[in-house]
Amino acid sequence: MKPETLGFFEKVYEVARLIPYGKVTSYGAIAKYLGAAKSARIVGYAMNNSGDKDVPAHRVVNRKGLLTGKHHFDGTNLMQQLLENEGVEVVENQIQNFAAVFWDPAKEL
DNA sequence: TGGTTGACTAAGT
DNA sequence: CACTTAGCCAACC
Repeated sequence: MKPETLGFFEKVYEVARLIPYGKVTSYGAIAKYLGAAKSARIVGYAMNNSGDKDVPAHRVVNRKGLLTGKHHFDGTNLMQQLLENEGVEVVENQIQNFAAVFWDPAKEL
C-alpha cells in the first residue's frame, strides 16, 4: 500500500482497523500504542476524519466505555447498533462489561 | 507563524 | 458521587 501522508491520522486508522470483531478499545490505548499516550485527543480528532476511511470507528470509545463519538455518526443509535451487532452489550451509550470486550493494542500486539 | 479546536484523560473540588 | 479544571498535542485556518 501507499504510505500516504504518514501522518498521525494514518497510524490511528491502521490500529483501528486491527481491532478484532466484537472488541473495542479506547482513544488513549491507541495513542499509547503509537507512542503518544498523551495524544488521545488527536486520536479522536483523527476518527472525525475517518468518514472516508474503512475504519471501524464504532469500536473506539472513551476510557469509560462510553460512546462519546456516537453524536458524529449519522443516526443517533447507529454506533450502538453496530456494536450490539458484534455482540457488544450497550446500554445508555455505555458498554456493559467493558473490561471483557476491551482490546488493548499495546498488549495484544 | 500563531492561535483555535477537539470522538481524551487524570486529578481536584 | 457528579461536575470542573487543567494538561496534552496534531491538524486546520
